[in-house]
Amino acid sequence: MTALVDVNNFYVSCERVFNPGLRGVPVVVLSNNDGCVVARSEEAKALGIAMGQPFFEIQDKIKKNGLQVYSSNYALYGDMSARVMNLLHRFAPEVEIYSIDEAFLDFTGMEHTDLYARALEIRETILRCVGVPVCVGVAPTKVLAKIANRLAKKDKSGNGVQLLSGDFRKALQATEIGDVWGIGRQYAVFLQQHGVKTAHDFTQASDAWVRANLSVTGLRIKKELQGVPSVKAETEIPARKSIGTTRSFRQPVPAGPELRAAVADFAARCAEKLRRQNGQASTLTVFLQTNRFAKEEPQYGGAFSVSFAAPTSSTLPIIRAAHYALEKIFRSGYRYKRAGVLLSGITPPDQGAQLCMFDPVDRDKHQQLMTVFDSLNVRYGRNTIKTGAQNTGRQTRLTSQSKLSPGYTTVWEEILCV
DNA sequence: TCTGGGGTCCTAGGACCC
DNA sequence: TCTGGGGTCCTAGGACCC
Repeated sequence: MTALVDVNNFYVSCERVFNPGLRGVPVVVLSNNDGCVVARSEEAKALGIAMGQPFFEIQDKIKKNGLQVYSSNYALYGDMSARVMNLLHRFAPEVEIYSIDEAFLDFTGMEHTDLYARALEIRETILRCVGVPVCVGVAPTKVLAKIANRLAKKDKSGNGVQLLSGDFRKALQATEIGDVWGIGRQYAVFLQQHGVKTAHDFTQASDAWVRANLSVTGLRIKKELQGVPSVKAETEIPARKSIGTTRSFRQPVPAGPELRAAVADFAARCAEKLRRQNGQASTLTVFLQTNRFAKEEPQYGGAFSVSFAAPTSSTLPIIRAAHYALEKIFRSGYRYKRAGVLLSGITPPDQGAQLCMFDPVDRDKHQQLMTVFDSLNVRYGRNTIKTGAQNTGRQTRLTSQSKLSPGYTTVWEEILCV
């Protein structure tokens, strides 16, 4: 048996821990740049606010309905997530951290009568120790545990725990096909057109038909719905195969120098992430995009990739390559709204990188320098030291986060005073 | 006026090898 | 008129997740 633990309205719940005045009122948390709604309290959902809805569309609800709005505070959410995940290790030998707010727990071999009690205990412990509410779904497979969790969340009068075992046909019949984990919008439309409306209907389709139309991924989902585990557990956090840093700008950026500095910032951030997993990248890609919503403006999008002579994780050649790529795609006369840097072809830490006889980079020197960079930035805070190509901090910020809550658990100066 | 960011996996097709 | 069989690697595009 597998348990899926998922925090309710995670980002909103994190804000509520340190600001009890937010309880019982509609609250939303916005995406980067204060663009879209990415988390909603139950009260906000009741106001008809949709997931992913642009913020400007719901601004009237601030005055009219007392809607509370927050910029996303990833330092806070990341730290709260770590607290939840730490606690979960008390309850199972294997914990698969699936996302910032959910984890699968291996309940194999547990007595059937204990499953429910254990799930309840998880919920109570996390509420007491971290302060956020979770729901727990327990079932024979991961896809079924997802369904169980969803049922637990939907049952407002319940205790946040749902167990699926024995005959769970009813649960499958009550689950729309689009609500099944792994069935997205495109597949949902396709399946409905073919008469597959519920999770139960999907289990009645033939293997060959599912395989032909939804590939092996779809077939695995079908098996899982039938109670046969087919999606393997990933208890080790796998090294990233690609690393990206991309941003939308508050105001479209027309000029070269601002873009160069922004792209240098993105590249430096990517290099930091890369070094944190002890990887080396062999390819770098830069892309630029105008505002796709401004239909009346001239549109342009460009991308260019650079291969390194030898894989590297040094910020300096990575920024240099990013600037080279930027020059290849930059066209004047456009207002750019979005840009990003991606690293790929990543060599895992246990695998030595293929070197190059004519590598212009002195690898040892760079490695020492980057070690100093990283340790200073860990000790004194991000961007304590950076390259001259990056934004100095005196420039106006290119993105906005106007409603950011304090770093309650991660910044000394911002710890809550009572 | 204002519309996010960061990932993964699978498949088909093309290019290549012997 | 008729042109094999068995592979690998890479990439683009499409689907999905939170």
